[in-house]
Amino acid sequence: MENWDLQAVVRGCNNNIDEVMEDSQIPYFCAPLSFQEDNELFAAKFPQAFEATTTLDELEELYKPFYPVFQPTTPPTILTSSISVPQEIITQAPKLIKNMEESTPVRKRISKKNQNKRVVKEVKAEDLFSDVWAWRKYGQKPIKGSPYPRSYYRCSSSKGCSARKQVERSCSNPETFIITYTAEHNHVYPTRRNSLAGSTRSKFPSSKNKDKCGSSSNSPATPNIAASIEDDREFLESVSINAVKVEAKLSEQDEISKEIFFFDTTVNDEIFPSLEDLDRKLEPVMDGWFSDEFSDNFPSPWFNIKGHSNTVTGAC
DNA sequence: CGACTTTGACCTGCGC
DNA sequence: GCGCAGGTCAAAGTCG
Repeated sequence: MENWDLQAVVRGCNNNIDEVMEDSQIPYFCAPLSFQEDNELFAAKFPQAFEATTTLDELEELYKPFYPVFQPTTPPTILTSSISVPQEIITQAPKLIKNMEESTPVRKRISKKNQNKRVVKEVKAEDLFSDVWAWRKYGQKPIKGSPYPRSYYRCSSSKGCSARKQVERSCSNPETFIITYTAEHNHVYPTRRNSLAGSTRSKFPSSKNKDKCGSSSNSPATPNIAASIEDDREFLESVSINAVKVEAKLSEQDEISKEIFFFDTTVNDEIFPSLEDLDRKLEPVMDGWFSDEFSDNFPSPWFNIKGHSNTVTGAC
C-alpha cells in the first residue's frame, strides 16, 4: 500500500464524512502527517483493508496526540489531491468502520495509575524524530525485564502542556522504539517561529556527543542514525519527501485560490530545488496565516524541523 | 543565558 | 502494611 489517498486523509479532516469521522475528535483541518503516519492513519480507519487487528478506539486514540486542539474555523475546500486510492476502499470504508464498531469489544478497565489516555505507537529509529512536537526529557529509568531504559519526555512546546511521552526500545525488535503518549496537548502545533525560538542547540549529537554516546553505553546504534546527520539541513536533505499540494479556496467571493502546501518533515528536491526555494514558496502563504485568525486556530504546516529535540540517550 | 540532558532521590500505585 | 516498580522531581552539568 504505497499510494493511498490523501483524499482519505483530507476527507477525514473535512466534515463531509460524518459517517466515518462521526465520533472522532479530529479537527476539520488535518495536521500534516508523514507517509508512515498517513499509512497508519489510514490503517486505523480502514483496518480490514490491511488486516490490522487493533480496535478502532485504540487506533483513533493513536493519533490524537498529533492533532492540535483548537476550534475549527471554516474549513478550506480541498480541491486537488496528488495521490489516489482505489475507489472501492473509499466506498467501502464507512461500511467497514460500522462493522468494526459493532464488533469492538468493551474496553478493558483502566487502572487508576493509568487513568490518563495512553497511546502506544511503535516506530522505527528513523521515525523517532518525525514528531512535530518539541519534547524535553525529564527522566529515564531502567525497566525491569527490559535491557533498555525507558526515557520520559514532556512537551516543551508550550508551558503548562501536560502531554508526555515515553520512549523505549523494543525488546523483541531493537530496531524499533515503542512510544507511549500520555495526556493531550493543550495547544496547537508550535508555530514556525515558536519552534525555532530557543532551539539553537543541535538536536543531534555533535562529535563530542557521539563520543560520549559511544563510550557510555553498551547499547548499539540508536541515534547513530542521528549521529550520521551532521546538521538539520543535512537532515532535511537526506530524507524522502511527501509534499502534498492542496489548493484551498478561501471563500466563495474570493476568486483567488491560495495554494497551501502541506508537507511532511521531509523535503523533496524534485519539487523544491533548494530549501531556499521552499522557503520562498511558502513564506507568503504562511505569513498570511500567522497574521490573521489562522495563527490562533490553525496549526502551522511548518514542522518543528529545527525543534526535533528527541534524543533517546538512554538507548544510545 | 536559556534550553537541554543526566541522574539520584523521592513519590505513588499496585500486588501480595 | 510492606516492598517493588514505574513515574516524576530537581539540582547539577552541558551546550550553543
